[in-house]
Amino acid sequence: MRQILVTSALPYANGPIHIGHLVEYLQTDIWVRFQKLMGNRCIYICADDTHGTAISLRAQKEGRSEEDLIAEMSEAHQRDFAGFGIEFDNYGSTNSEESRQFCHEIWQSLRDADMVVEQDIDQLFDVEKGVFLADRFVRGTCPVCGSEDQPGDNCDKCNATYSPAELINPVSTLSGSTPEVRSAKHLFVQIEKLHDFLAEWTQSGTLPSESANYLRNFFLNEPLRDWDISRPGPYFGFEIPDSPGNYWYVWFDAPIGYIGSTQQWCDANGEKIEDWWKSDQTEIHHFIGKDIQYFHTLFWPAMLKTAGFSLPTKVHIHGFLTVDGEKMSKSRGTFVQASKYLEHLDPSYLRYYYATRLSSKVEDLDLNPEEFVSKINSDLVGKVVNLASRTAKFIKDTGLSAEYPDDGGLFETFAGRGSEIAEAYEAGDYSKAMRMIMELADQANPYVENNAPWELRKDPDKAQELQDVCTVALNLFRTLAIYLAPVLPDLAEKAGELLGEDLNSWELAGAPVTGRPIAKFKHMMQRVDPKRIEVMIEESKEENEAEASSAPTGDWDDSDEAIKADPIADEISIDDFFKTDLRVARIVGANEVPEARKLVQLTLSLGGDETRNVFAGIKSAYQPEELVGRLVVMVANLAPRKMKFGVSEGMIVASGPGGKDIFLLSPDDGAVPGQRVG
RNA sequence: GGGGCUGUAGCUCAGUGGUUAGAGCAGGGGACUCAUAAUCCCUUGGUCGUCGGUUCAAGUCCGACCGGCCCUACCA
Repeated sequence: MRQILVTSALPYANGPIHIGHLVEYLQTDIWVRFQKLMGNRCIYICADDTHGTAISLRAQKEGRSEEDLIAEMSEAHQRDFAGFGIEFDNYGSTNSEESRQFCHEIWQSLRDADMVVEQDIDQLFDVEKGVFLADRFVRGTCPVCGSEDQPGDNCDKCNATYSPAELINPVSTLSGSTPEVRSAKHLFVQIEKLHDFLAEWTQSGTLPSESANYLRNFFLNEPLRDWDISRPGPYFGFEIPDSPGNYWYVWFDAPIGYIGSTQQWCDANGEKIEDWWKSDQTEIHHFIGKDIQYFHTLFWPAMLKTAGFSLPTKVHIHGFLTVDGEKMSKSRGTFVQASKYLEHLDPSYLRYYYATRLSSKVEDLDLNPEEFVSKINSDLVGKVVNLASRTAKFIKDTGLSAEYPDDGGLFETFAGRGSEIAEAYEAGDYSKAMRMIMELADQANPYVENNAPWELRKDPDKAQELQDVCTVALNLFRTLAIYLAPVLPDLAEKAGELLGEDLNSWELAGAPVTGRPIAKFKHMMQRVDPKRIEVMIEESKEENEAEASSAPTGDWDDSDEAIKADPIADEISIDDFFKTDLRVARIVGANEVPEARKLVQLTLSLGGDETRNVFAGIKSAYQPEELVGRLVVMVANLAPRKMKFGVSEGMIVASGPGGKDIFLLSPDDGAVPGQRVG
């Protein structure tokens, strides 16, 4: 019997669980249920990730304490998880005494190993809010190319990288005020000291090969940078014991939450933490998304190694969820919260659908509504459940035959696939497992068809034959239900009720059951009504719109999101404004720039022979052919800029955050090229 | 620019170098009526992205190119 500790990444206490999160928790839950079904000793550990600036900001905005916020979030998260049948053995919090203790222990080990160094860092400080600003909370003018309103760490326009302190006219996105540069002491962990160890460990089969390659090519080919793991207060988190006023960065204590949460489970179950985190006998499996791989594959093993904890046996890494081939989107309504899903649809559907899409590869997973409906309705209802529903009632009075009848080797075929299916589950190749199970299911209905129990029951002399046929069909169904049990615990339970047993072990699939009563058949799964999906998406959309327009003005209900994200710049004079020569221009030519990801090459006419060559970063939103002929507004006197593909002689004016959401400005009818805008 | 993944039927995908490349769904035709308008049978449909190479044999291995996705950046 293996002893296995399993974790999913800790969900951040900053927001509710949505269907994107569920990919990971369902993937993990299926794996854990599978291990338990195999008879292994397996515990599933998780917790809320509760520290960091974002939590403080939200608590502040809602006018309550951080503790209050995270308590409510934890409850909501656990309710959502439970709704999807995700069963944790312990669900803790990084803001727990247990977690704090392990933070101290691991920290002391890093100190003892002489891996901690101090360095003063110039960081922007929001005087109004009284906090240091993380890169993403600062925007300003790029110090290299002068583009305005750029993120705090790099420029979207010229790709330069810099520190937020180098920005010209920096603005805090929290308060809109101008932050000042302050120097603060930060603590760094020198993981480079474990370079050799990490180079070996990451390539030793613990990670999917794509991730191992990624780390090798991207991080381990050069000295690893020191990891900044402290933040000056105020910060919602744990204060560093030997560095008063400094707090551990949320990514230091988040993974330690795994251990803290395990400690809680140990306390509740009379177990020792050493047997789970410091034992060769225990496997540790982390399930995470590809976005957080380097925390789990570089820093985390470095911490564990230094502090003498077990290293992860395997890190299972999944991709992101897309809906209908596109990123989840609030405005399209595809950003569906777990609780919203549960209002409309059966969690089993999503469990099965994700299972058919998950493999051991790090790849994105698409939720396609039509595919979703068809998989549930034809695979689960049409093939699997149908087996029971079309035969159970014929033998509700007689029960199963006393002896398992000759079925032409069908049951043996079913039982024979068990180990192969189990291997696929073990490897995380759920899509393969589901495929194999459905191949079996495809053989079961023809058996029923060929033996036509509805004909047999018309002839009293064939009562035995009728009972036998149904015995076979129900045993095939039973085996399928066991194979599907990790994915569909609910179905396994209902199948168990029908058959009067607990389908709680994989081994049960190996031998048929006979000579027992059959309960009255009850519906086990409803078909999916596509309309419910539409309604769910529609409601998600509406709720998002309602949320986004929390500060309505007039009758328009426009959201304040945009203005908040990007506050109005410092005041200028009218002369300043007229330095910018805006002109109406007609796009007379538009070409793809195949090598460029964002750019379209435009020829703009200002009337007569006056033309400008402009590269515009609008490829993601506009096709060149749809642009030709239209009028736009351009900055005509911008200094030409040499780009890789040629010289750009101006800019066209557009709004929007980027991607598909770029909106060119057009003059009203009557404007002609060359006219000044002002 | 670099790295990774990927390209097989209308769609979603299988396919350890070895017969004539498969499944599910969708489409077409038929059957059945036990079952949640479920099921069963038959059937249409493919230059396996392109071009080279290795091999007795290539969807599969190698190289180049073309396309898609992801990550990342004057750094391999």
